[in-house]
Amino acid sequence: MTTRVRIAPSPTGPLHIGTARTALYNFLHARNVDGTFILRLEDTDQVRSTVEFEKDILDGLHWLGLEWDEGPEVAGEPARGPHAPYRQMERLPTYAAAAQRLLADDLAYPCYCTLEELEADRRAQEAAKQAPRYVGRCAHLTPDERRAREAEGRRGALRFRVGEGVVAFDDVVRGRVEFDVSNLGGDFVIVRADGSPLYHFTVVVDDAAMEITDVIRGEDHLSNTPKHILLFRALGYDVPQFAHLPLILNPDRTKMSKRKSQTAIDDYIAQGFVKEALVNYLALLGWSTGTEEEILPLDELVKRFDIKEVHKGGAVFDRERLEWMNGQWIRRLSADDLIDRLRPFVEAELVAGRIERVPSDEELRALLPVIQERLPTLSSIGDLAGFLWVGDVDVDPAMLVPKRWDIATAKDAVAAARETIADVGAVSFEADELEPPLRALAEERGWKAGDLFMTIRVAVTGRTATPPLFDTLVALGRDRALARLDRALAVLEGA
RNA sequence: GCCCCCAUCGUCUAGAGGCCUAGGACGCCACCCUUUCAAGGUGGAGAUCAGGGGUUCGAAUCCCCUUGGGGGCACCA
Repeated sequence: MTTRVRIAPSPTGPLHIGTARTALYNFLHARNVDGTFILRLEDTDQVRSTVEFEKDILDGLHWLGLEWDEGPEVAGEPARGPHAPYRQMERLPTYAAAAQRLLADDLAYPCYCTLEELEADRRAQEAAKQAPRYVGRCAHLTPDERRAREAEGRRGALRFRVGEGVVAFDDVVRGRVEFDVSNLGGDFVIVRADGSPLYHFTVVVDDAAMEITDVIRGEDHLSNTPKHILLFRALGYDVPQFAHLPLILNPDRTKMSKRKSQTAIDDYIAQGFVKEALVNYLALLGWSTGTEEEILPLDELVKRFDIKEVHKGGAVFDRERLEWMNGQWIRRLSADDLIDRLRPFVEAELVAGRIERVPSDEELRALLPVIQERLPTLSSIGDLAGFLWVGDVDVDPAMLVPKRWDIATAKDAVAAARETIADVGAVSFEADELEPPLRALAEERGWKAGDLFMTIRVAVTGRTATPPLFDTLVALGRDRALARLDRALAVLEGA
């Protein structure tokens, strides 16, 4: 039998790091065993679900390169796969039929308890320091009693009878796990009073309908698994294999949350992380190849992935390590690819008013040799080279004067450098033609070359940390370099 | 409160009884390279393998207990 796995996000928020990691592990496993990767939207929480979030999630998974084999229709494209629809709100009749079967077999029953009654039960249990559970008030209503309540206009929610006994299963990552049914919290609701089905129910009906063989999900679902198994059995379905992944954690080791960490994939994209780095980093959060190699592309991860080697313990999300990995991947991108990916970030700089014009592809390409290894993220392009794409830069006179110098020396140096650079540029303007005369100038005046270079650097860029000076001067062009030196001199005069 | 899960450097991890006086990576600190910043290279600090009992000739690795941490217990997913 071919392996079928699924990722089943709820469109109640933007694509979360945890969902992306779960999707990735499902994808890696599916591709590793040549199985099928299915996407299903669990949108039964009509209050919180939105089409915007749905689009965000789909776009994010697509951006990461996690293509699904079966999934819902999106953006005019028809649904893929034999089990459509793949959006739960479009599968209501399926759940209704399953609910009807359970009701007919008395495996489920209508519950007329009001929310107030249930809330009161919970409070009483809490006061008595007992575990919250449904007390079973409606578990054994006679047909007459049910009719009486219906006649009062009360609508029953449907509760599933959990029965008693022990539910055990062999989790692929955790091994054998057992739960006593008495600890499940009593009979649980599978269909709301308004007729809409609930998660525990739809997930089982759909996993069965879509013939899911391996349910790979977060550890937060481990305690829910016995409920699901009971439902699979009650409905006469085969129980799939389960694999519960370790949670991704906040620095304080609680489940990663928006409150304490940056969780939206969107934000990582906006901050200039590349998909290769995110995928690579996430893959290694909770699993390792067993070797010391760690920079691995998606296809290589697929080859080496083994769901049985996934760790049991949660892993703290370490942004510093992600950033390092992002740098590793940026350095591995081809010139064309990097230029394409840089483009939106350069444009964002323009929109933000931090630069005044957008460089051409050729300008960016010429810069790549000196900026590629200096970009921790794509978004750092502005900080790194933005001074090239503005008319003038603000220069802090204090930064123009190296520690060993006084203002007079700095003025002298800027003026002399201006002449030297002008002389070089009169013929051509190349990095290796600029360096010798400027070094000679430093030597002649008894200046440390580094001091002279720093003064020039600040004069033409306004900053102390830049790509190599001579390449920077070339990128700026002779005229603009000279103009900025003139301006720096004026700044010093005024200081 | 009840149930379940987990436990190697600050963090991600290697380790499936002797190869471990515990290896790698991120971060940190030095040094090298160097016009700044990076990148790269070299080296260093950093874990009595949570603690305690067993089993064994021998345990980070197996068992038990304790402690600690986490997750779940909705007419949310």
